[in-house]
Amino acid sequence: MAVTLADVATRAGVSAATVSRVLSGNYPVAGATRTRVMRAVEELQYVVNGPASALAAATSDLVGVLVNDIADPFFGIIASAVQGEMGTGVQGGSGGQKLAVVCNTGGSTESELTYLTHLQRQRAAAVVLTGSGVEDEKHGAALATRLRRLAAGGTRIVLCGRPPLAPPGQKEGQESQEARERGQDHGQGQGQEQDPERAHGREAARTPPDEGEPAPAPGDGIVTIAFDNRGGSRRLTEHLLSLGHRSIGYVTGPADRTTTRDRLEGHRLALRAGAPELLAQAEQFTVHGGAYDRSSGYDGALELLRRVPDLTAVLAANDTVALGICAALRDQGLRIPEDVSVAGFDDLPFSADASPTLTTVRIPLHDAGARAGRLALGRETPPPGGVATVRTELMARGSTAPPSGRRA
Amino acid sequence: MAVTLADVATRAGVSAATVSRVLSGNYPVAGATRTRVMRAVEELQYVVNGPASALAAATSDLVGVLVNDIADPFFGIIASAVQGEMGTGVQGGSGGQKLAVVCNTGGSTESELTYLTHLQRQRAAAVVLTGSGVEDEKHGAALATRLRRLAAGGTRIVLCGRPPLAPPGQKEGQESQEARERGQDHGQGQGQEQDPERAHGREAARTPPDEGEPAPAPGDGIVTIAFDNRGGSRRLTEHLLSLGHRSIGYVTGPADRTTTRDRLEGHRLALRAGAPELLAQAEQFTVHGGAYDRSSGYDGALELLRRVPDLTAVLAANDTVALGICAALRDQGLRIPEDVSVAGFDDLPFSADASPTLTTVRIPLHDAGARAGRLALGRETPPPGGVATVRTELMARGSTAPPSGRRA
DNA sequence: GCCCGTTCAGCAAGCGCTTTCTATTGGTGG
DNA sequence: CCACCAATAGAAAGCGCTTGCTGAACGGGC
Repeated sequence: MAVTLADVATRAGVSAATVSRVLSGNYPVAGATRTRVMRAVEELQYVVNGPASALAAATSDLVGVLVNDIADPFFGIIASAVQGEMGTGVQGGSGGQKLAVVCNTGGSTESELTYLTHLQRQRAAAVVLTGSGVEDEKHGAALATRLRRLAAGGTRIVLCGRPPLAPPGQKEGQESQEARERGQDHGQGQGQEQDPERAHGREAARTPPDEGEPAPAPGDGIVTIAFDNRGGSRRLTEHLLSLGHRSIGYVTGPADRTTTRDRLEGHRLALRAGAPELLAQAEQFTVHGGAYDRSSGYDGALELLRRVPDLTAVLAANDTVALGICAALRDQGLRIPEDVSVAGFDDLPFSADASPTLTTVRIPLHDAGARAGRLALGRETPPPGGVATVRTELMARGSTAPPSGRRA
Repeated sequence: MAVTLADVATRAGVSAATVSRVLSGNYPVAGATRTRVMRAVEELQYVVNGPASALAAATSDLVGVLVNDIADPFFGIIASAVQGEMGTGVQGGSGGQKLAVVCNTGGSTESELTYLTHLQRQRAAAVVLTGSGVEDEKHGAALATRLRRLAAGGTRIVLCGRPPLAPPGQKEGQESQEARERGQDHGQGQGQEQDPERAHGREAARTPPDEGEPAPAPGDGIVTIAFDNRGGSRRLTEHLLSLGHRSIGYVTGPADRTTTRDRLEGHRLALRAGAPELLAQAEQFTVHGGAYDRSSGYDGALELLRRVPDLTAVLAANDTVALGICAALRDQGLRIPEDVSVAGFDDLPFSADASPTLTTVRIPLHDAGARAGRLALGRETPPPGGVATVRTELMARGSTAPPSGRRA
């Protein structure tokens, strides 16, 4: 039905092997032959059969990108940065091109796992997990196990915007046993001896410098690009404190997310260091938002105002929430920043041109995503220890100012 | 290396064929056997090798979703609706589950084609193209050809939110021939007559009855879910006219996009019908925005104000642009809707809780996406003629009101 | 003039799974 | 009691591509 390699070979008057080699471009082929083959390919509009080639070569050109919310620019920016790295840095041949596919988990641990299964089934070349992870004991373990299995199978794993995986617990139950068994089988039967080259090639690629040791040091080869949420949040709160605020509300993100926790912790750290007297009532000043969305901010601000009428500043889990807060405050007749200061987190594009411009913490999402992409492709050497933390930067803008004292 | 079907078979004491059948569940297998196999699968943590099975079965479980801007909720909503349909309606077996992968074209025709190549290579089960297409003669032809080839190869094609493909020109031949035609087009310039074909195609699509010809009329199996942008836009303008506005600005979307054109056309149609005297200066009241984003609206509004100081209403290409317009107007000290009315398009979630709530035109994006997903899976019978147009609905809200007369 | 190193192309063996066709049952009706 | 059929399971032939190995042709050095 479809055009096959053999068809092209016939047309070009060569063998299928030669066509394959011309297309992958990793084998010497005489110029004339190459030209003839390319012409045949053109004429026949030949397109490689991905599954077949993936099967034969035991590689795939799929790279999965898991995001919590496809409609959130936070993820959109990361995802497109990752995609941007996929087609680059290769010669003419269509080889080397990867297909980045973004999978929308909707923040559900279940579909996260489902997608991983799909990607594993496709033998994806790499998987990039973005955004905050869910802090659930059970899920965390399941996820870690799964990721390590994937990594062991040759899929590169990159975490972007979430903390590194916890080291494998001592429990793991049957899983570990299974794994162990399988490992043994391999060693003896078809394992390393079967295709020492491939295995070796992979190792070499992963650890150019340090090798020699049998044990993969920080090991499993899972790379992490963490965001310094805590530090950024801390600096943000310090900024507010230094402006003179002492009545600072906080609307968090959804519970059980690493990002939510880290940002809140940073906030508390700043309080502890700069205004310990506020710590006692900290919980009173904290509203736990249900999501990283606008309405969460709107409702949170209202709740906060109810609890603390003389509020002079509100911190948000992220920029989107901050915008919701702004809306709520305005609806209550409060001016920003004269009556209440507001600050967000992430520095998404719209924050700079909101009115007033939003004070926030900038995360270099694009850079982080691009780096994640390169790591996923193995085009960049992993950071020492397998973990890199990207710096965050306070962007003090129009939405924060000293408390006017006019209220309260 | 990885666990294979054969491993499972050995462990379960059956043949590989049996395991395969148990997993795909489309063949009678004795209960006891099935149980044994399932247990072995569990114990070995077996995951099917996608490429191998795709190769053998000549099918794939990939469904591609092409979007113009992954960070825009418009696409996010459609994409997640499509994804939502993927895993549904199947029994226990992991069969039937498809993997919806979203590919971000960034609105570039080039990467649209690149992604299609990738998906063709993967032998994707279906491809859903969302959002406005680019109105470029050359690209349009290339795209149509490509899509038809894909469709011919068994990949289901669904267009969601863009007009149906132009019928295959009499050409289709070699590149050279297309090039020739292009040359002619250039020579003549680009008047309205430039794409008579498309216009005709649309007509035909709208009127399924007229057919009868042997030609595979709606044929190629490519299904379209079009949005009634023109009608919605027209109703929106009618709304403004009926409120008494006579000085109505319009900030368009990016040039050469079907959606941009259709919405503007709807607007002009309403003017022609309801206030023909305004048509003469229509171009004066129209600012051509560069993108469907906020800053495009902000800048557009400023420009409009410069040209037409006594503006009483502004229509935006979409909601995001409308928000930018609102920001600009506010920054100019104008109140909405007292001084100027503003309206958007799409009715994205944030529009309902903006302040003031935004008058807009609702497109059932979720429903449309879900339907596209079902069509892609072949779980819903295509509409007659292969084209369905989803209705749009005027949502009159707080951002529009009668002109106050206070200004101008 | 012979031998060997190069270069380039073909052969053929799989990759792991699906699926057709065939074999082995155990039951049934005549 | 035997031929026959339904129900299951297995054997084996690919699916289209990659790649190790073999082979042919050519050139240069001794």
